[in-house]
Amino acid sequence: MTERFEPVDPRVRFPDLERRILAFWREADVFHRQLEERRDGPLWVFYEGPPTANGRPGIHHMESRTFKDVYPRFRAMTGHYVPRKAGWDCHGLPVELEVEKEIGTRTKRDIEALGIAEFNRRCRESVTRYVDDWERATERIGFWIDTRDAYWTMDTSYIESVWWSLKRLHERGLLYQDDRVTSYCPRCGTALSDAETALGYEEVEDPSVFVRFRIVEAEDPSLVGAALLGWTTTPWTLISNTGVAVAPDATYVEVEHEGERLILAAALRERVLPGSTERRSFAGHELVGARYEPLYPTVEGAHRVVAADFVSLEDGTGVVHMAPAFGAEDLEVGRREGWPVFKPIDGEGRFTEQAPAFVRGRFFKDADPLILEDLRSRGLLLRAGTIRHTYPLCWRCGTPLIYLARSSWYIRTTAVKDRLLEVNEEVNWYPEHIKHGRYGDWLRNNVDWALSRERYWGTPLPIWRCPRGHDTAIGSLAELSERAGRDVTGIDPHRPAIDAVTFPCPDCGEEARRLPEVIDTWYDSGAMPFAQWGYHPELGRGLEEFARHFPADFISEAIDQTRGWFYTLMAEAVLHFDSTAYRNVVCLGHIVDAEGRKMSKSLGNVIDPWDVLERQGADALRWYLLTNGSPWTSRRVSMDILDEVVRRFLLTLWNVYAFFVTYANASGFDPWAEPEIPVAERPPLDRWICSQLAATAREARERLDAYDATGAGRRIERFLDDLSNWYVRRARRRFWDPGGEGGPDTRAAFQTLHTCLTTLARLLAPFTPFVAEELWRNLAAGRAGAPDSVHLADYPTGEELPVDEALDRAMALARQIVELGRRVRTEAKVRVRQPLLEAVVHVPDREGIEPLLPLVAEELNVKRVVFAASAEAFGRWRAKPNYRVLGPRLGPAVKELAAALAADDGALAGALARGERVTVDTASGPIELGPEEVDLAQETREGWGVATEGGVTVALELEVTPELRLEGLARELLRAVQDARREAGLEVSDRIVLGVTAAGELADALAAHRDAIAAETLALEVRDEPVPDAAFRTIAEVDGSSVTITLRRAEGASTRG
RNA sequence: GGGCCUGUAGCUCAGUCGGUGAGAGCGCAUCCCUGAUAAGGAUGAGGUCGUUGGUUCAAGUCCAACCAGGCCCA
Repeated sequence: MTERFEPVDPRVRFPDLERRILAFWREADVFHRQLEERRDGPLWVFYEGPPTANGRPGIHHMESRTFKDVYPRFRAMTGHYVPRKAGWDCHGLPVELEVEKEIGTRTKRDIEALGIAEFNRRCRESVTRYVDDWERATERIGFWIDTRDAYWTMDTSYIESVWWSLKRLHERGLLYQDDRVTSYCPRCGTALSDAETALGYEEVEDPSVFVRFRIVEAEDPSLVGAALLGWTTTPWTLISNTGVAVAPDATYVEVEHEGERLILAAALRERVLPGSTERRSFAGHELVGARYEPLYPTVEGAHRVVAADFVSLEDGTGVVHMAPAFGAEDLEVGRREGWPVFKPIDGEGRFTEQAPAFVRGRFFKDADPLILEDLRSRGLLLRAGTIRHTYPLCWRCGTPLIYLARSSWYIRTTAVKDRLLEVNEEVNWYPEHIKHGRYGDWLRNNVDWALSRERYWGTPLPIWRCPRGHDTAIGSLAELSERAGRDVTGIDPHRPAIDAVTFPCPDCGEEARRLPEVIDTWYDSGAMPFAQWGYHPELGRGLEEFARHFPADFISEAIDQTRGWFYTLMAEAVLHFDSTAYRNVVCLGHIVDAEGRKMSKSLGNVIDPWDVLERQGADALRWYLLTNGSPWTSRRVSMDILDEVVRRFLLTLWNVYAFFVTYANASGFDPWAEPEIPVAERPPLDRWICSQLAATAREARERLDAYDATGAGRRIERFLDDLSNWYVRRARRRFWDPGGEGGPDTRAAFQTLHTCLTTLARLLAPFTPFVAEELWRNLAAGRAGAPDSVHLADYPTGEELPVDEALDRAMALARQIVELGRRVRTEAKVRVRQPLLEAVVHVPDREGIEPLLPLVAEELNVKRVVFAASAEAFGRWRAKPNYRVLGPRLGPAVKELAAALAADDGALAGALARGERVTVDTASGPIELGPEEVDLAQETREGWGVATEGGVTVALELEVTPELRLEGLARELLRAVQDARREAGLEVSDRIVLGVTAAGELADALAAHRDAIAAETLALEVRDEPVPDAAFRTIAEVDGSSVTITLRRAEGASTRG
């Protein structure tokens, strides 16, 4: 007899298994064959959000890579063509910082001293190095993506694509230069991105300063001589005070305070000036236009009161000091009012020559005390204290950031804001609340995109400017060559090479040089839908590829990408193509440690994905991430929890698989050589598990279609539990066919379990691609036309097998009966090995249950299961209102009915249980009830061989007759012998010669059941005395007596021959 | 300070349309079963369903406020 299946090691090591599967995928080129085979299927487009190739991948990257893998795999198995082009985000400040750390530079001057060429060479090298790490981790986690065909945002064709798009924006007036306020680190000499600024918020102590703005001219002359009370936490900006703002609709008061007249918001008077006397009040807009005495004569400007809607009445005085160079809102108001932007601070945070002499050369923060002293001496300072609040510090060096106006390039995204909102409506967000919540809010508050960065390693801003200020946007190296009059198509488009290319300005003929800025790296990644193909209409490149693959059907990233990639992708798609870039987006939560804390290097709680991959394996990690908790909430990951996944899920699966292979080989089962028994002709247990399998497949498909891998996975897990703990448990004996005669019952069992396992392999393939492949390779691949990889197979539809809901219900009831019966045995302390005569059951509905009674009898080890003639025998009935039905009908009276039924002596409930209608007297009158309007349950006394739950009651006949007693003892003996066989290290199919030396009742039991014991233990003979030349001998404790068991393997008598 | 998410057993998490004894797994205790055995099963202990108020005949579930944690933004 041949072994049809590779023997399975029950002591599997999943990481080893996964490495074998990886080798197979590589050698057999399975991924590319999957692409090839599905090429004619409907196209399903996935976009890879390029990871920043900066730093090694962490466990959170494994999460997004898992989700990016599961849906494309599923789609490929449902017949779609799912190209998966990898990508790498190569540019940006993170890369620069990594390199700066390496070579020890701290400032831009250091970098320029080193040379931009050398610096960028190192950046490029760093990217290349990390991409290697990423590729290894990507393969190991089983993320199928085409890294051979990856796009790199630093490639010339990619950059040219980006240039094309920026040139178009420039032509359309959507790319412009402007002064804006940004956060800036005076120590590092660079502006910071919003994301970087957000990293550095800390609670700090700052000055809290109240100053007087003395009114010198106003429409209402009575205001002259009073002072507006202003408040600030940044005294150094007072040097640049250009105006003050008030809330036009708020109420302001003039108060008498220590002999002077001060004006502030009414709502803040008590807090700021407790005990002051209110002289009069007016609306904020009545103050507008009033002119005050400038704090410092160095500032030119109106020094007038203006109205602004951002003025807060939460803190301060309601009179806001404004310095357009140092605040976004200040600048905005200043523009409107035509104020100058007075910026007496240099790039290193020091006051310049423009500032008053007493602060010149001072670091801005250090000037605070001097300024306060100056104002005090001139009687302009009312009060100076401190306040604790959050303020951004540079996340690199801890220096307080300055908000200051700088010249930057912007994309006018506000021009397409309405389209963005419209397009967002076409996108399915998972979870749904992001669409109108976090993301929708972001779009509604859209501001123009600050595009330029005064840095080195990035896509150069393709704008050339001549001394007369004429700007020319360039869309490609070819175009640049034409302008420059020499071929530069072969140069590196990065700095500094690109900076060296100049050309005569097309407007005036003077020399145009490239502006020094590079662009925000987020623009690079948002450009991937077109730039990954090198899309360039002017060069006629990538047109067809782009058109085919736009927009994407599916993308997935962590939630922090709402303002990142999710936005840049959509913004660029709308700007350039008036379309969304994606139709479905799955937003993932973050990974935290076992204590719920964020993983960070400083806390030392970072889990290295390689530790997990080496210990529990990729399948365990994937399964955990896909099925545990909700993908969009933050989730805890720890080694312990992954160990549990291995035990609970993977090992359960493996046990069922190993069980099947062991017995299939032992009995020579060959699913391809024998006719299939129609499911309808198989035993009910088989029909039931097939029905469960079909229902599972249908639900899994439905859920995966709806991007709910978690729901799908949980359904599959429940099926596995049913398969392992009910189907295999109950059908186990049917697989015991050492002779290989293969009766229909045995063959049905093998066929059923084989179908379950091969279907399960396909159901699991997108989730746990490795172990699914292992099962498939051994159980199906290459037979009967099955593909050699599960990933080339079709995803089950659930239509192949019948769903039998009546049988499902009946089986659920049977399992409930078993559970109740086991409870009775436990309470009565009668072990399951002791056979009992009879179980008496009462169920509300007998339909379909009869054929399952043999299963129940076997599991409960009773001779027969019978239905009770009358349920009253077990105890009295209790009825409770069915609130769902009666609540709406009766309203408040339902409570009185409940009380009346609770007081029932069983007569009413008993009548209802017999299906009769009754009339119940309640405090508010008689109520007529039908049986369908109540929930019935029985009340039974515990400890009397009866258990009940819902309407189901099970009683066991607990009397043990002498005959049953012997049978029970025989089973004890049997178990002892089986233990001995195992201890002796025999194969399941080895035949033996057995000796059992027992006395008293045990000897009687042996005598009465000798044949059965012999058959079960594969004993050719069973002796009453020790076997001569016994290979194994043990003394077992059976029912309180000692039994000597001896055995040896019968020569040449293995059933497998 | 603003927006969003989360809060259910010691731990990790389910809980559908509001329907009334609140569930699973792990851990713990007791017991059982056993040729799937480095598995499996049963029973038990363990819950102010974050807090308070409201809507309702009925709230873990809906509404409001608050508290705690997280994320994003300032």
